[in-house]
Amino acid sequence: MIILEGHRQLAEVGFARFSAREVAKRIGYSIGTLYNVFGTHDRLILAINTRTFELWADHLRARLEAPEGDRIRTLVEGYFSFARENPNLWMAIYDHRLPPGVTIPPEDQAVRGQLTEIVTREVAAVLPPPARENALRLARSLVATVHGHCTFALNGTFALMGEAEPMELALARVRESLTPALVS
Amino acid sequence: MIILEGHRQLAEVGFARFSAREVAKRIGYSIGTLYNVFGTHDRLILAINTRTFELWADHLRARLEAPEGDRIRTLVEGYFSFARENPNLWMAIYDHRLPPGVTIPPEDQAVRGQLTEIVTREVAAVLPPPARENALRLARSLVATVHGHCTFALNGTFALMGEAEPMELALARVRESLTPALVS
DNA sequence: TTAAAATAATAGACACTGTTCATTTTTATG
DNA sequence: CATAAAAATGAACAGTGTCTATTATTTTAA
Repeated sequence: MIILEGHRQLAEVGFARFSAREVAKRIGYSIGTLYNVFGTHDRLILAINTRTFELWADHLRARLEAPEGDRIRTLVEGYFSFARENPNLWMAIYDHRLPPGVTIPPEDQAVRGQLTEIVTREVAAVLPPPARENALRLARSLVATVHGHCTFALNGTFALMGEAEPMELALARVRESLTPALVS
Repeated sequence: MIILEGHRQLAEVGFARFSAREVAKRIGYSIGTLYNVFGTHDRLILAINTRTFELWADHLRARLEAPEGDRIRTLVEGYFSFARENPNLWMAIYDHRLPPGVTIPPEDQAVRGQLTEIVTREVAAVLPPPARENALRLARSLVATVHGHCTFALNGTFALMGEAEPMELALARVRESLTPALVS
C-alpha cells in the first residue's frame, strides 16, 4: 500500500521531486510509520523500483505472447514503449544510486533479473546452436545497446541531435549484432 | 571559481549529495551570492556539467592525438576511461534532468556538441565514401551504444550480471556496426 | 577628491526535506 | 480482563533550495 502510493507519486513527480513525507501524507500515515517500515528513503525507492521492474517484465511478456512474427523487434519495441509510457518510473530506476555500503536485497535482485532472463531466452532462440553459449553475454550487451538508445531518447539527447527515430536506430544495431552470430 | 569548487565538490560527493550551500561555504561566499550569480540550483549544475563535457572532449582529443593505430578503439576506451576516472562527474551529467520549461543555453549546447563532433569525424573517416552520408546517424547510434555499456559498467548492472569486461563488449558491438557499412 | 550610480555580497527567513526516537495507541494473546 | 507485542505517532534536528531587503564595494563622472 505504501509502495502503491509511492509508485503513483514517483510516476507523477519524478525522482528528483519525490518525497517520502508526501507519500505518507497521501495515505494518511505519519512519517514515523513510513520510516518504521522502510527504515530509509533509499530502501523505499528500492522497493518502488523493484515494482517497476516487475511491471516492465509483465509488459514485455504480454507483448511476446501475441504470436506475431518478429520477436526481436517486439522486444526492442517493448523496452522503448514501457519507458515512453512511464518515463518517470523508468528513469527513476537509473536515477537511484544507492550509497556505498547499501546493497540490493537478494529477493529484489531476483525480481529484477527476470528482465534479463526474458531477453536472454529470446536471443538464444534466435541464435544457431553453436553460437548459443555466447547468448548470455550477447544478450547483456544488446540490452545495454538498447538501453543507451532509450536513455538518449528520453533525456532529449537524440532530440538535440536531430534524431527522430531512436527506436529504429536501436533495432538496426541489434540486428547487426545478431546476424554475424548467425553466420559464424 | 564557483564552478571550479562546484566541480570539485560534485566529483567528491556525487550528484545526490551535492549542495550549493556547501560550495558557497568552501569558497567563503554566502549562499546569497551564489544565487545572485546562478539564480538556481539547476543552472549551477548545468554549468558544472558543461565543464565536465569540456574536460571529456579534451580527454578524447588528447588520446586521439597519439598516432596509435586503432582510432575507434581509442575512442571507446577514451569514453570509458573518462567515466571510470570521474564517475561522479560523469554520472551527474545524466543524473541531472532539468525541470520542464528550463532549456540548455545555446552556448552550453555548443560546448557539449563537440563530443559528438569528435565521434562523427572519426566514424566518417572509417567509412567508405558512399556510406559517409549516414555517418552522422551512425555516429549518434554508436555513441548511444557505448553509453549504454558504460552506464551498466558504472552503475553495477554488469557486475551483477557477472560481466567482467564491459568495454570490450561495447567495442565488439561498435565493430559489428561498422563492418556492414564497410561492405555495402 | 568627492558624489553618485552600478555591481557584488550578505545573512536572515521560509518552506521543505530525510531521519531519529521517546511516547502513545492498537492489536493479539494468555 | 490484563499483559505483552506490534504498529503508529509527531515533535525535534539538521539539512536543503530559494527569496529578499539590506549592506559593502567598486566603478564612473563631475
